[in-house]
Amino acid sequence: MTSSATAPLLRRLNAESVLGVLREVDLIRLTELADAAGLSRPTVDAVIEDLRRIGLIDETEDDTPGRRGRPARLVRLKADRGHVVGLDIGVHKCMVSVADLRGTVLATEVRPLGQELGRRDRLEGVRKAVRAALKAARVERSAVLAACAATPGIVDPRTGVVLTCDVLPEWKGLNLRTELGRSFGAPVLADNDANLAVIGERWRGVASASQDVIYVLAGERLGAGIVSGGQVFRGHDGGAGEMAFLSLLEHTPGAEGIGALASNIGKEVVARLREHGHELTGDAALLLAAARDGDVEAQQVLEEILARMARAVGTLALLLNPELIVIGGGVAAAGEQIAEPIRRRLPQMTSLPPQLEVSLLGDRAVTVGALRTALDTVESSLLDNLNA
Amino acid sequence: MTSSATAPLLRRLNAESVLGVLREVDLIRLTELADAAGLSRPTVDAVIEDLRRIGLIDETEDDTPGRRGRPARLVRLKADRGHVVGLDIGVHKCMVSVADLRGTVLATEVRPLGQELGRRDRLEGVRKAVRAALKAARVERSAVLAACAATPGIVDPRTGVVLTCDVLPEWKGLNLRTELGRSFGAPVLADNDANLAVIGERWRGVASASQDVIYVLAGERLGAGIVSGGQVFRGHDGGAGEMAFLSLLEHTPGAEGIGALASNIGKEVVARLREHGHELTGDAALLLAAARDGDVEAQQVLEEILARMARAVGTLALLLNPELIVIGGGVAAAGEQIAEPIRRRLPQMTSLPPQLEVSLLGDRAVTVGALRTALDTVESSLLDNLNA
DNA sequence: GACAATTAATAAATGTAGCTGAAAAAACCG
DNA sequence: CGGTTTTTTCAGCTACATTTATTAATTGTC
Repeated sequence: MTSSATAPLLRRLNAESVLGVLREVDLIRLTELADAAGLSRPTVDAVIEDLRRIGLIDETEDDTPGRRGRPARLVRLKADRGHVVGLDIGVHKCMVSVADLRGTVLATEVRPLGQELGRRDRLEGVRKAVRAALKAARVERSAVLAACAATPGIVDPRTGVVLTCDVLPEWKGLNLRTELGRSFGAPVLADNDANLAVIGERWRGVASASQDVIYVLAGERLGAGIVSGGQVFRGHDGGAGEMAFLSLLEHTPGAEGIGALASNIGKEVVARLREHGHELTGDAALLLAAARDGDVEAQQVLEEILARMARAVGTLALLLNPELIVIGGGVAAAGEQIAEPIRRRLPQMTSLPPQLEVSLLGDRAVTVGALRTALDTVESSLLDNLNA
Repeated sequence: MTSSATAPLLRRLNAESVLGVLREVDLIRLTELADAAGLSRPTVDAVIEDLRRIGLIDETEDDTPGRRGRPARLVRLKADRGHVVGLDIGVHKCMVSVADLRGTVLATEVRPLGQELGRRDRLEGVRKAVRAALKAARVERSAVLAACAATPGIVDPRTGVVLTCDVLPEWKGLNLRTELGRSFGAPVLADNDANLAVIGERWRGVASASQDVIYVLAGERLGAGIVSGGQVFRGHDGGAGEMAFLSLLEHTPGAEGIGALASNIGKEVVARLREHGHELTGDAALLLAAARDGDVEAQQVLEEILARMARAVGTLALLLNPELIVIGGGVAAAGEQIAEPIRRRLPQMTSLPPQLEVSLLGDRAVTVGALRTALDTVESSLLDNLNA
């Protein structure tokens, strides 16, 4: 067994950078590709030949009128060489997206799930959503090269086992990899939803420029996905970013997410609003709407809730010193109504306040991150077979 | 300009792994070296020749009696090819260590510094300590290949500028790199003290096996050095791990470190103890001694202080999910008297409680980490010149 | 329509670096 | 002194990437 760096490693590295360019563009001339990847022309030729052999390359000829000289070969990533599936398994619903190898989403299926569903029924719902999404995208099950599933709670990313999960019944101990593996003939990954959301938001969202980001997933629960130096911070068992600690801060056990806070602190106000005919689904959404409409009591309760949230966000900012904090999850739809009151309070809590933005992807951040993660493993395993 | 992976990269990588082995052993036969590094024999030969050319290798012959066969060439890292300096600039003192290229400490100089010293006087004290340490180690200034300085507060590791520092007067805005650069003809690095302490403890301390560690530097101040996946987590401006957030948790602004807590919460007890002839320097040390001697009031105050500290440590554990937390700094001398009460409380605060250990290196952790950091840059820049 | 200009692809030469396997070297042993 | 053992050294091969030169395929112009 040798751990040594041998020549094939070079080819592998250069293939990775070529692929990195191909992912971001469509058709490209080989010469441009060489410039973009920082490689010599012959090297790019060789890499393209490797990639073509494993079916990743579509090739045409340049027929742009008015171009003189020998017509260039044009290459593009053969996006339909295979597909990936991203899953977001939540309390009230699950969302499944199917994408091609460039990450273009072909179909998304959202399926409501009862909050109290047990393991078997919830998994059954997830599998149905997968079937529907694949059908809508016209993708055969056998064309799926990898899948990645998000779930609340702590997930061991090595094994795919849910170590702890308070919000989904009978969920603790579940091995998502093997359980969903039977739905696909391909590797299934699993990770915490906030971790995947931050990956998604960095890939195609508001955090693309930043190497040090925290994504705060604020819904019924509160969770954080932490990225430092471009790497996801998972902790030893995958438990980093769990924010049950708000209860430590506020001495109000159990009242963690903004939804829960709305139901607790705003109990009376919510009840009064409901009596007067407001019919929005969530307590938090109800409060937000009433506050926007000028209801003073609702505004006061909201201020209190946001002050608590700001303290949680401030603690993260102080302790981890990110460049950017992204607010996502259910409340992201409220936009600046949520962001501004938190942003305003940050300078009181840390000497180096980060930027604070609302998620661009909204509730799609999690599945987008799951797709990116699945794509990473697909590319990695395809490149492993370069010289086999 | 090419960003491509070319052949010299392989040599560089293999040289790094050979050097990694050489650092940990003394004399070694080339054959053993090849096995340990996972490289073929001829490759090791070539790498050793490269390293010999830049002066990193001492060579002798194997004259072990009773060994048959052709006598082996024995190589060792030429530790006195150059030296590094590690500095720990603190409130009450500064500590300067000089080490050779293997990291063997040749001399350590501790110099008391007045708490109220301004920038100029403090730097002057540091420079004097450096001179004394170099003299004691019999190392010429010109033989120093790199130095690394630790300071409380937030340091931008790219520039070496102290961005914030509450405890050292006139310290904010100081550029440690240029300021100390004049004392050496070599690159000077700077970082936060807790960050360097965790590096030290992972190199030669109690955390050597762990990839996910938090070092809690508990003295007058409280600071944390965070390592995830073997990498130091610094945050965007180097401010990660600042724990002024205890004031957020406890609503007692300013009372952050264990020393400060002892002076505040334990004010009356400390005063009584001082009257009765106890003469230990720090308030915390006094309390600890009295508690150990059976003073009930001291024990009660200590319990309260440790409960607060446990809550801070618990927050870190919950949020970052480390494998191991190391308690270091001034209070580490108290050992289990400190560790046990904190360890006992952890399971109440997180579902995945980490191990908790007391620092093995004590107050040397910071300088040891600074030495390791300086060594890293020395090795890196020497290897850059492999084929120049 | 021939020829120059342009652009891209291909081929050859050069250099680095890794590995395997065989041969040579330098000891010890009987 | 020859045999054994262990290590070193050398030769041959493969894999990559780079630079330079050559060839190919167009377009535009005189």
